[in-house]
Amino acid sequence: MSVSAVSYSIRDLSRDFGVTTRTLRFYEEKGLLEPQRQGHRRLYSAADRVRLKLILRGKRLGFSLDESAELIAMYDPESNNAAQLRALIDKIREQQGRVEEQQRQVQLMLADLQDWERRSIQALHVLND
Amino acid sequence: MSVSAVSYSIRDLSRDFGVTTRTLRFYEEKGLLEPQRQGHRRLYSAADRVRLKLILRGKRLGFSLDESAELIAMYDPESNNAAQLRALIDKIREQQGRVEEQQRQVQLMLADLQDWERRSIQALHVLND
DNA sequence: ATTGACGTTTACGTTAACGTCAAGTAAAAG
DNA sequence: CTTTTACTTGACGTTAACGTAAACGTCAAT
Repeated sequence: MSVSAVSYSIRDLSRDFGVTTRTLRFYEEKGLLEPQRQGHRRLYSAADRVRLKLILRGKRLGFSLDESAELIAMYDPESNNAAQLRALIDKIREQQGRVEEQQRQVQLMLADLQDWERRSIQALHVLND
Repeated sequence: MSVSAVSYSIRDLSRDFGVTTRTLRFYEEKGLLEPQRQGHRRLYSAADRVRLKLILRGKRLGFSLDESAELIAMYDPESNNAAQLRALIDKIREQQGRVEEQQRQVQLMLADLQDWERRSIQALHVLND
């Protein structure tokens, strides 16, 4: 069984995911990634790519890096831990709540403004009569 | 005609809006508020309260302070400027788009996880058979 | 042997949105 | 007149998420 051992340079990851190398090293500092080394160079595995994908997904969800780190820890596909999975789902649900609240606020604001606009136009008509 | 001239101390505002006095002074530094002075003390007017309300609303919508400043400038109820109002509405619509995108991402993630959970439970059942 | 491409570490810089003192002023209360 | 209370202006500190630059290592190609 030959382990195919695909690995990627820091520049590969940088290119493939649209992040700077600085960012990758920074994520490593924060413990979000820990690629192997070949000499002093970083070698990223497929698993590392998955982790990076999760980090970036976390960001898109509006989580901080620290939060993402937490989430990824729970996501661990090895330990088939049901409780952990529920906890993870709960975290995301909380975030969902926050995002929904923002959306409500935005819609309220929009409604207000459009109402205002409508009235402004009315006012103009009155002036033109 | 006696102008009622209601005014509030920095602590009043702080209390009424649940922000620190430091925050109020900071907003002033950034040009978001400019209360009058009575000697060296700040005196906030009703108009200032409105501005503060708008700033905080902006934050709830997910805008930065600089963005809020922009928005408030457009909001100016004096100049009954239709174009400006449209511009403001557009800005909010953009934000709406961003928030909606986040919501999509969150829902995708939730769907994924719940699917995963469902399959995990299935797997457990298989083990128990 | 030198150049160039790619990578490394170390470390200071940056923006946002305040927090946290320190030191001083002004006016009211005792 | 002294203390208290409320407020003022600096000014440095903090967190997040990197940017930016300096100085150095390595390996292949010329």
